[in-house]
Amino acid sequence: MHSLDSVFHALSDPTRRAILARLVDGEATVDQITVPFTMSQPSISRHLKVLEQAGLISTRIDGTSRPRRIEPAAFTAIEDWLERYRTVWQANYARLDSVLDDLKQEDDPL
Amino acid sequence: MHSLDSVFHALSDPTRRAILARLVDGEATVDQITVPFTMSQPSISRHLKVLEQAGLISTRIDGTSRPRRIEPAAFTAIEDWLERYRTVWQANYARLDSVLDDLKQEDDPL
DNA sequence: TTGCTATATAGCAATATTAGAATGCAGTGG
DNA sequence: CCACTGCATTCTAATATTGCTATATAGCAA
Repeated sequence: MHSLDSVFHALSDPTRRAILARLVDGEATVDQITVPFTMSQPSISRHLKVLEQAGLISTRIDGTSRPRRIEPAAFTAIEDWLERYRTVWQANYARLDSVLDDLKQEDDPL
Repeated sequence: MHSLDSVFHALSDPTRRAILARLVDGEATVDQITVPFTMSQPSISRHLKVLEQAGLISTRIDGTSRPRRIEPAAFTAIEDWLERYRTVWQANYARLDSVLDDLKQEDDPL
């Protein structure tokens, strides 16, 4: 379904990230989302489609309106991916520590 | 600087994510990175350039070789961005709880 | 039905991305 | 200096993305 490819691609656009930021405050329809943007409604619609296909948002149909909301699962997928790299920068800090230790030994040799 | 635009765009390509996964094991040169891929060295070079411009990796020059390594800062930038949405899905769970509470009250009214 | 509102889709032009092949270039060893 | 190695850059073609305008569709209300 929503691959990391599509998730990251969806997030690479500032308009789409702004849409997500808007949806933090709760559901919103295309028209509501469009207001603050200097962009046409059809363009916002397509951005929403990209976000939805990435699994970052979902649509609820309510009569003629289609409120969008944030879909947490995609975000946790990113977290899971990031998790692998957390060890890397923790290892980096460890390496930094040992470098500092080495410097200390140079400054203050036995 | 490395914008979220460029960071997320860099991550949207599976080859580039695979390169990052490779670099978890430590520094590697273009040739070393190229080996497992069915892709030309120039293509890998350009992927590395994209990763570097996004701030996800950095290059160290050692004679004629240029070992790349993971740069943690860009990853923490993603974490910081994600942070805002953590509240959303925690809030979501909270909302789910209250819905469940409501259902409970319906099932078992005072 | 008629018309209004909310939203999606199609068509088009501009721009960006990506790949391979060919080429350039800098550093190293003889 | 010359050749070789490691890597980057240029060129070109294929494909994708993005924006707009215009148009279609679907629900609702009179």
